[in-house]
Amino acid sequence: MRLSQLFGKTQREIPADADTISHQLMLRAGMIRQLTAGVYSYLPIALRSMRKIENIIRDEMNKAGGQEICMPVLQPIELWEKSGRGASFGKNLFRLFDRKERELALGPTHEEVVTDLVGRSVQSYRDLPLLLYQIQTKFRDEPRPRGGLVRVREFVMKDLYSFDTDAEGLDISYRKMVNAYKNIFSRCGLPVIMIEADSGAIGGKDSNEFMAISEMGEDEIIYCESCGKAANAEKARSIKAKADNSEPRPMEEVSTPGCKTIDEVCHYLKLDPVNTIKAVFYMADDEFIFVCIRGDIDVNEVKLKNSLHCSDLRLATEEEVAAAGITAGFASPIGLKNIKTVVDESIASGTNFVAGGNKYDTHIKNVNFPRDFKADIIADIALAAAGDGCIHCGAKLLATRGVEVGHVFKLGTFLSEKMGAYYIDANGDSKPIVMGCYGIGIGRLMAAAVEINHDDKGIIWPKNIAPYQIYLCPLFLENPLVTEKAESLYRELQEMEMEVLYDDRNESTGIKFNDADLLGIPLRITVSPRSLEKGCIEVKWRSEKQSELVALDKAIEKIKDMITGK
RNA sequence: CGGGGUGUGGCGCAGUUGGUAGCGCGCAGCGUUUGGGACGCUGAGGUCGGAGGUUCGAGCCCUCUCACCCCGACCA
Repeated sequence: MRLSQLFGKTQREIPADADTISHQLMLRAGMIRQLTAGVYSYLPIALRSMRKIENIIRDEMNKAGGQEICMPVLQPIELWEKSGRGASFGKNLFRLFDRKERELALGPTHEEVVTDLVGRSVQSYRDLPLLLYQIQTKFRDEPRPRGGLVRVREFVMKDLYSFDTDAEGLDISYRKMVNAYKNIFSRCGLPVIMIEADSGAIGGKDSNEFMAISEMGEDEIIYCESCGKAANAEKARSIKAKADNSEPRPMEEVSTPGCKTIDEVCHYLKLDPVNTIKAVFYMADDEFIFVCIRGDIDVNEVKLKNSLHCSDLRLATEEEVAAAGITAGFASPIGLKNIKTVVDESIASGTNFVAGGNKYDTHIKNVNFPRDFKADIIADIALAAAGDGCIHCGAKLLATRGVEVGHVFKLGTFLSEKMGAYYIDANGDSKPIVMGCYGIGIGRLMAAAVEINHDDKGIIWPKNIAPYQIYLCPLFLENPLVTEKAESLYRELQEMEMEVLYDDRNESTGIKFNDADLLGIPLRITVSPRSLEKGCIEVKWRSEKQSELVALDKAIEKIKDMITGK
């Protein structure tokens, strides 16, 4: 490709509304253009990289036994009503009406369609297992798109669905996918870690995310350096500091004037937060929920939501708290009536806590569970934090951030039962197909790769997903020798099917080198009068500082070796 | 949905007490240049996000509205 003809100019200025590195670099490199919030056009450079990624994914999916299909983006709303997930997707589902006023959705994912499809065609256990995938555009009306391609409303995703006769079969499919995913990310030059993840309200047992470690990532990862276990903070469990565990003593009211927060109470009574009970109030599908957790621990709302089996969870407003008859700042679980109470396990494992007195300026000492108050639900709803103990090996946990580039789920039979996807087993019995689903966001993967592989000059593409392999950069084009040599190199490299971006623009050296660095093509070849005088050209890896002189007659061979060998 | 911010040429920005819309980059032409975003001259390009209002006069003041960005909420 001749750079003079490439659609998508580089630009020097950083666009004002991009503040993640990958977004800035992709805009400056002329790769993407935003149309509206969370919706982008992909220009040739970006598309080439995405096609590379897609083809790596295709290759690994096919190797794992996947068959590629293509399913509709436009989906009848009935399908979503049938699965019951229209409600749980809620406003994230793009909805529209056709001319007959029939309601449709733009697919945010394809479990419904694929389950319907497979349910209609699979009849026997002999038809299973089955691995079907597609690389298709998804639509999700995200409340807040952000970070360039990191979170968007229209995006291309590879989604594979596995169909097995039983849980053992699902385990095998799942392992195949995990293995394929590891290969994919490794081939894309993107270091990822696989972590335990929450499967959401609908998922089955197991779920893992593949995270690219990056400060701009949206997810917090809690991990253990000593045993290597890692989990999304939404899911992570940890060993918390020990609370008092002495013999329960009788309750005792104490005056705590103006002490509304745990910090104030602890300071006033000279206590450690570990020995206090914190009350937090939520609305779960419009039901008021009283949550008790130790003063030193934060509530993990995902865990709480899972333990309540609700679809909507949010903090209660001050008005709602007051309406429930609770004295804010001095709330007490003792003597609660007709309010659903969730107690964190941390409360059950300690004694003699300080809790609110349910009247102003009063707390109660020596509160013990379940002696003094009851719980409707006792569960682990604690947010794991850096510094906690690892539940596997006891070492101190660490925290970092990551971009979720892949997610695998064991769905089980929930959807197949809802959608009527059954098969006949060897005994002639009808059984629901056991499902799994496995996704990779293409654009997000590319953004993560840029985020992780760059320097202050620009992108440094991993070789396998680079839009081009070679940046052919002649200097002083008015010199006929330079032009002649560059043109012949371009021709020869193309004949060898090398991917060459040829900077045939009559620009100054600075512009050309800076664009080469910005675009981040792995190998730069410089043709200039200075090196031609020595009978040489220069080659330089984007990832390295030093260039190397290569004799003209050895050039093609050397370039070929560099591209294929390294 | 809550909080914060920004809308002026393709990009980045300035625009004073209300008085003929400017700068840098980029773009087009000509010339000089060229080993890390060169220089001179000439030129094109703007319903100042939109609507309403105040005023002799609004980019600037008032009201409403829309869009985009960031934090949070949300998020298979």
